[in-house]
Amino acid sequence: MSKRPKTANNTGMTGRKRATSYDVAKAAGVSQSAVSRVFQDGASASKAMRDRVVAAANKLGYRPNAIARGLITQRSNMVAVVISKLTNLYYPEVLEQLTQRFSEQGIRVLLFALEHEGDADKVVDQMLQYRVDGILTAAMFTPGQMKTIDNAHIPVVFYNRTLKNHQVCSVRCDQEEGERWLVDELVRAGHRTFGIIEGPADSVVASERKMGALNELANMGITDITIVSGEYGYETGRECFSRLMARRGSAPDAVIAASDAMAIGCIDEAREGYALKVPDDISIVGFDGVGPARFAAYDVTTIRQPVKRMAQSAASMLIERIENPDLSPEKRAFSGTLIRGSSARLRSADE
Amino acid sequence: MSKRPKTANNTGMTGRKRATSYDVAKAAGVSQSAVSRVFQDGASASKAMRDRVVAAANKLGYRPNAIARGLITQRSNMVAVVISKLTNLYYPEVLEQLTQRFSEQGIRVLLFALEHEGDADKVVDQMLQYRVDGILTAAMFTPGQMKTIDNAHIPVVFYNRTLKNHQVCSVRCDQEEGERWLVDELVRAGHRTFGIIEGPADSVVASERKMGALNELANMGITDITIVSGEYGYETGRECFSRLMARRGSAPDAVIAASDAMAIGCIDEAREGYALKVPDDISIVGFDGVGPARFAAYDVTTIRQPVKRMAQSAASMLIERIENPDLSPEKRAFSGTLIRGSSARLRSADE
DNA sequence: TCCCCGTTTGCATTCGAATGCAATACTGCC
DNA sequence: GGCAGTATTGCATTCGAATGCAAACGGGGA
Repeated sequence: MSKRPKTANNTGMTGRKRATSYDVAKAAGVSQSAVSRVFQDGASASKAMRDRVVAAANKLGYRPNAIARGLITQRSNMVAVVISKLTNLYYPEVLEQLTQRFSEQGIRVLLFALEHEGDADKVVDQMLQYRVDGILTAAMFTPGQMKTIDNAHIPVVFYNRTLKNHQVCSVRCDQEEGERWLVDELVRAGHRTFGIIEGPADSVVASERKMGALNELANMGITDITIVSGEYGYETGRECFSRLMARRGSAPDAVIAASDAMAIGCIDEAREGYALKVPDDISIVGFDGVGPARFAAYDVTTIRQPVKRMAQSAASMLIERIENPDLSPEKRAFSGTLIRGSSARLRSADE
Repeated sequence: MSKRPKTANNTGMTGRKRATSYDVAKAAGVSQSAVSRVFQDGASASKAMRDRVVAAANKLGYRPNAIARGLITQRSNMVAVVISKLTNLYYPEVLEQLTQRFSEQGIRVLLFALEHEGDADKVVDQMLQYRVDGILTAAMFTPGQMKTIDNAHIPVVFYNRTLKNHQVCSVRCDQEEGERWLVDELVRAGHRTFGIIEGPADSVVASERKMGALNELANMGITDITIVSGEYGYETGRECFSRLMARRGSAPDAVIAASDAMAIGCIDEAREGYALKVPDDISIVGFDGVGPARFAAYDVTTIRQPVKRMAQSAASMLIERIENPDLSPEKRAFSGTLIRGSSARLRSADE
């Protein structure tokens, strides 16, 4: 026979331990199940019961224990959000949108920030230990990691990434399309020689962007192309630009940078290091459409990702999968929009 | 007598449910307690036992259930991190540092992003439901909210904020000192008329900065001061600057903006809207020392907060309080460092 | 060989809420 | 008043791991 001694709050005021549903039940003179039901949505409870319980609960400062609830319901109501390099100018907006969407749905966000995209191993372990209901990741997982996650039947949505040889959910901005668009516009406006500032090697997004640009340049018959590579970020942008100049000897007509931050770095280096006028002497374009790209001193021509819609979409895609685990994988691709800043000479939209 | 039927994984391979310590115990032919102990740090277990259990666990893909563990140990190993306005250029760095410190200590971060500093009510409720071990907040709590949290005996550390009439832990950068420093330097360099661009009314930090600047200006006998107020952020910075100009009729010698983003806005507006040369015609200073403040086109003179040390300090302060709840409240204040950018005419450091 | 003491191990209970089932309370209706 | 039918309520069990206690084990010394 299981007895429940339940020392509980002697005084009901200064108790060192937090009130449980049993304490509330005792205080209200009802059963624990009743308390439980009052604090659920669809459960049946008379108004009288509800009032008594709520009154007792308030007096005791009772709050249902989400941990205990999670144990019995097999639902933690938490999702893991994995992000690499938070200081990247782009991610904060994504993260903000995601947490907002999730919390609207009563879902909490367990945040995992990776220093590099590769550090996911320990993180995967943690996510599984905490029995998150789903995973939304803006970092890559290895096939081994995916297998682990699949075995645990946890739905995953990739943000701006996807996994070859593995059917997964993803929401992304079409990077290649965006780069094609930029290239088309640049070529149409007469640019013939190009520099490409490539992003970090471990970033899928970076390589998609590079390939998008290169393919389209090839299509257009452009052959004078110089590629230099670095990390995302302002400082590397500057450094890459000077490497580019060193490599070529003279400035190309246009530079395609892998991110806005790098584009801004290029602009500064072009102006300060090489006395080039942007866009008169050289056009520089970026990607993302982050806030600082709109600073007047740069006004970067770029592809703006529809972050809000993407995040919204990713969140609901994940929530759907949590509610119905048998939904088949789905990939959604969004198109970016071209922002005609003054960092590049383009023909106006209606020409 | 409590029996444990434990249907568990029939096959051990394709089981729909995740393996538990009982499954591992059965597979290894040992007791559940043994499994539990193998997966703990200080617990006693022979090497033979350890090997058998680990082998079985690996075969079954077992991972301890952190939820169940939290229930029995009364420790969730999660802390709540509350941040308002993630898209503020300043917070991502803080958040990154915090998550890093916490995860080094085996603590997970439950993220709560507020749209406005006032939205904390629901958030407090959630934090308590999830039984977080501690709270680190970069948003204000009302006295009522603090009372709720105190009753639950959850340690709280405020980041760049503090609560009057309430002894709390906090880590902050001395905003007033920083502003005094800026003012001193500006006055010493001959600036006599000032504009102050104030931050949002609901931000404690903003008002500390304003008061710091005003007090020191008064000390120095400066009386020609115009104050305009807005939100943090680039766009408001621009807009505030033109309001400032409209209000005064002519440009002040110097503008003190409540944040770097606003300072950058002011610089752009001064240049574009009023053809002013920065810093020749007007000096503009900011606060924070965020990344974009170092972009060459702005090179903002500002106070850089030692974010890394502050975050580190805040995290360990919270961890200490979690481990020893009886530690008395403590406030730590860090000094910022002056960054002599080219957005303001200052006398050089050694003059 | 026997005994003592320190390790390992297992047993049984515990954490706090949810829930299937059975018991009870209400409702309306004849 | 009596009865069927529904809405509430309570009982007992469950989720998965941790842990105090006692039993079993192992090694060393006499």
